[in-house]
Amino acid sequence: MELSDLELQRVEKMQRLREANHPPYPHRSHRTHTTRQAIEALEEAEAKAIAPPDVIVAGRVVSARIMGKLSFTHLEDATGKVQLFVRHDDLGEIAYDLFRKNVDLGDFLESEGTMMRTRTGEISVQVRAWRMLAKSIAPLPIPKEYQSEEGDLTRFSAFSDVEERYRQRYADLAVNPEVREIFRVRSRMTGALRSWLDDHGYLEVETPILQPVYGGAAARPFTTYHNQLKQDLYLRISFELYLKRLLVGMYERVYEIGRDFRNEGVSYKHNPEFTQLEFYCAYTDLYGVMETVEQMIAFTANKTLGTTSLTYDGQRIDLTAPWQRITLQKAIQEGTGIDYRAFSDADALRAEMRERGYDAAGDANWGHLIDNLLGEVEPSLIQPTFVHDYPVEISPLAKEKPDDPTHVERFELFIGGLEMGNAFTELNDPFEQERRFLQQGRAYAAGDREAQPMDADYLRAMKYGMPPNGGFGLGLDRLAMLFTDTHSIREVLLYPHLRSREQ
RNA sequence: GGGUCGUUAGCUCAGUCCGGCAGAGCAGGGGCCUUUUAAGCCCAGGGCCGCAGGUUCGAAUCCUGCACGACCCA
Repeated sequence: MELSDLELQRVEKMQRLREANHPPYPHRSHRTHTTRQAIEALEEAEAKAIAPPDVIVAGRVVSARIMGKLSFTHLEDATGKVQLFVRHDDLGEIAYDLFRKNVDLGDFLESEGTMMRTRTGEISVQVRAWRMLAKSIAPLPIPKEYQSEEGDLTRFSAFSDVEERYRQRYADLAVNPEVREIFRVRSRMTGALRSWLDDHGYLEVETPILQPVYGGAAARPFTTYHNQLKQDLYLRISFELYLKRLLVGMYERVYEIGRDFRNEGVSYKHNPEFTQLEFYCAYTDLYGVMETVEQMIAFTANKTLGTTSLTYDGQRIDLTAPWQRITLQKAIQEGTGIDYRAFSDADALRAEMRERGYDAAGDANWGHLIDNLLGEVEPSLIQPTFVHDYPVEISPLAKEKPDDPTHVERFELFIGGLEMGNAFTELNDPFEQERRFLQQGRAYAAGDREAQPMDADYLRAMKYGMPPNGGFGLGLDRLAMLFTDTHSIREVLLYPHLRSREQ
């Protein structure tokens, strides 16, 4: 192990501790109270006017004010912090000096003592004995903090280098409590979604991640290979086709929360692997799904944040149902002035877009151009909005509108200027589904690398009969961004993908 | 893929325009310090200036390439 000068100094301290019969990495802690419990125990004793409690607290040293015969440090654990009041006269010469000279910021310690208040009133542990629990060798970038009279917390030189925070997420979490909070919110959010679905008759299932045929979304997959079976496999780009097969199998409501993998660019809203929630519900349609989604997300916001009203990027967002509904045609027309329906082939639409000053790649097909136009509108869709009625060409798994076979019953959900989800009245006519796959095959042959391959087994399932149903997919990373008011998907991924860096 | 910006001590950053001994605060080390809380005071340390080339008497600084990242665009 290569050690820096600062690390070597800590190794020396570790050795001094070992020699003084203070093992630097003992097997067990004897904690009796979390820091919060210790503080509450003193408050309770004071209220009852009884003797202050004895405690053993354990945690990480996050501040130290070391003096000649009396020192103060703060110990942090998952519940908060408590100050240690470490006095020469309470510990004796040897233990006090050992503490003073060999304890560093970042060390895990436990301290045994009696709860007290200092002269300034801060609840503290008056330490009688202390033990190292784990010596910290690498110096953690623990910032100094200053709390004003009003309680505002100022942190100085906090660990903030974005790249290093992601590459060393453990250090980021260790020193930035607000980062820890992001993932607590995310966990509550996922739990709330799951509990809502469980309470509404949905069965949680798990479907293959390694798939011989990928599908269910417009995206390029990652490919891999099974050595023994000598078989190419794809990492899934969606759960859709496997979940809908389960409706053939007589489950009426199913959902899955898991990872999708898409071989595309990374951006503030794209990571190569990301977490998706998909559910499918028999005997409902797109409009039923809209109501379900409104309820589910409002419930989740309440459960996670205690409110359906939140701030994202400085804007108030109200998740109370019902949400706005607007057709794709109208949304694009209002946002860009272009009625895409008036331009029925790629060349005509491209010409109109360029006429109005929008970029339109020469090799983009009609569907991609419409995606580009929607991309222009997306940032303005702040309040929750269902954009519905999509062209059939870009929706090969959705059922056409009864009065307009050029369009399908599909919505995309936008909140806070981010695309959150995608839903259809699911296509369940195997003959029509086959035609759509064939059309996708022609698109692929014409150069659309995101077109979906034929899935013969899926068609076979559908031939047995699939009940009419509505389905929905929700990007949980983006919902977590919304709930935590963060503006990069990497802030809500514990380990976002970063390019490798040679050592 | 393109553009702009960034990479200097463990952390946060000056210094780069206009080339001339590598800087600060915090952290760390030694000393003083029995109610501190960005503790204080004194002293002495700490660098592959992202990497590789080039220009120059001389490069953290100018030029080229590369790596990684951020933001914007596709």
